[in-house]
Amino acid sequence: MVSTDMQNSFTEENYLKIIHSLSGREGLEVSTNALAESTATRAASVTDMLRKLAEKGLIHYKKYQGVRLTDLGEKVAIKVIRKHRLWEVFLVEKLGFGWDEVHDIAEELEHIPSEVLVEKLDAFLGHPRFDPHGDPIPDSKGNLTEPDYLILTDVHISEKVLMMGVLDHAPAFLQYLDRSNITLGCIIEVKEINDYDKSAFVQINDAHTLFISLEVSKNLLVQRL
Amino acid sequence: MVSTDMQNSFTEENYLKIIHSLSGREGLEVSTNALAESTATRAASVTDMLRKLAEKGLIHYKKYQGVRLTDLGEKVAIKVIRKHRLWEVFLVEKLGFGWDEVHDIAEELEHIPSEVLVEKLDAFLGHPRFDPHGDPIPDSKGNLTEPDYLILTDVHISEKVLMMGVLDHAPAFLQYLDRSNITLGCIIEVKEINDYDKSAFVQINDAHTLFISLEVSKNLLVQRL
DNA sequence: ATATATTTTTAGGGTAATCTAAATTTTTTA
DNA sequence: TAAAAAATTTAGATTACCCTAAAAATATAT
Repeated sequence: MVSTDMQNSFTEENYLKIIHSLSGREGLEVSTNALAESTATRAASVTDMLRKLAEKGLIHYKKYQGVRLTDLGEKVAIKVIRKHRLWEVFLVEKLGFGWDEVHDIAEELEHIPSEVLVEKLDAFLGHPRFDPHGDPIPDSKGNLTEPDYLILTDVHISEKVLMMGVLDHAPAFLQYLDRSNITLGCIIEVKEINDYDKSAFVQINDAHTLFISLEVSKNLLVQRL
Repeated sequence: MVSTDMQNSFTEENYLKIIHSLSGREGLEVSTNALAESTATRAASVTDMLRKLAEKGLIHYKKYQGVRLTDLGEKVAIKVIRKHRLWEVFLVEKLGFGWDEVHDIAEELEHIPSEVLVEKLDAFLGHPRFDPHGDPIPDSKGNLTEPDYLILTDVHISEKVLMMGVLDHAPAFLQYLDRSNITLGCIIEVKEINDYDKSAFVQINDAHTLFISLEVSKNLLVQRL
């Protein structure tokens, strides 16, 4: 069994988490530039860090070829994601933060190292399966099963779906959803779709109706009833 | 009004916290060597950091003269202490950690920057006034009033006192107290004191009795009933 | 009061993570 | 497929924090 207990820095953990998220379910190669954008650093800095992560056996890296996580890197990334999402649940459920307010704080809390802390936090929260944005929380063994949500753009007219999550976590978007009474678990019925710009007329919880742009539809994760 | 919102690093915050604790209630000068010992670094490194903290207006520093916190430095230190103690309450009261297990984790959590987080955590915990070791928690305005506890060595024979806190936070000491059923709030009656080594025979909660060494007595904070 | 011991500071470096600018490799396009 | 464009890497610095060794200041002791 390979040890996952080595110490990774705050910065290394962030790279791993971002590589995980950018490489998606299929584990595609992630480019240096994409990482530079996501880490808000310069490509040259990314190259330096990639060499380091490769030396530690956390990524597969060949010059000019992009990177993928190794199994070890994946484990570390998933641990960080688990911590991030559990802390988000804590902040929303226990401390009363809004779902638009918790990202930056969880970004800090996710790097607190204690394993036993994570497990006790998980138990305290009642082993939640999803975070406040609908993202699945990896279990303590590191199993992360992404539910196969639809995007609202894939829903046909007069279908009713359950709102399950968001792709964009930006506060401005989440606040817009709050103002529109679109919350996790609400029922969305697509009443009309405008052919020209794909904006839609939807009904929320069989009650109020509103227009939403394609940009909004693209960022709403839903499930058929 | 002077801003206290500038960003201080993890390391800077630790120095301020340690200076606060070493300079005591009277705000005595703290020596470079004492700081080197408490920060587990070399005296030369301490000198570097002291120059930096002085430039930021956080400490009063004259070469070879030792340091004191400025009002600003005191404010920052007290904020860190507030966070540390609130997180310790959370870890013990909500997550079920023992009082001997929480120090290192709180040492990390205390540097999470959000002010809102601290205030919401404080409210969630019910505005506790003391941490799990009996140390007072500064209020949101930064007022820290150290209660005037006695040390058990100052208690006379046949006096009954209330156990209020510990001076030594070492896990080994706290575990010894657990095994001896000495907990915050228990009643301690001094039955006998050995003239030679000042070890004492005490009764806990009017129930079981035990011998404790001077070393133990020196680290128990108590209050007359 | 002067020599000795201790404490503290300075000088000169090292590492992690970042940067800019230049060089190199890969990709795209004509 | 060769030239141009884009992406990536290398080279050389910078900042924060830490180090060792040596110098300087202060404290102690005879």
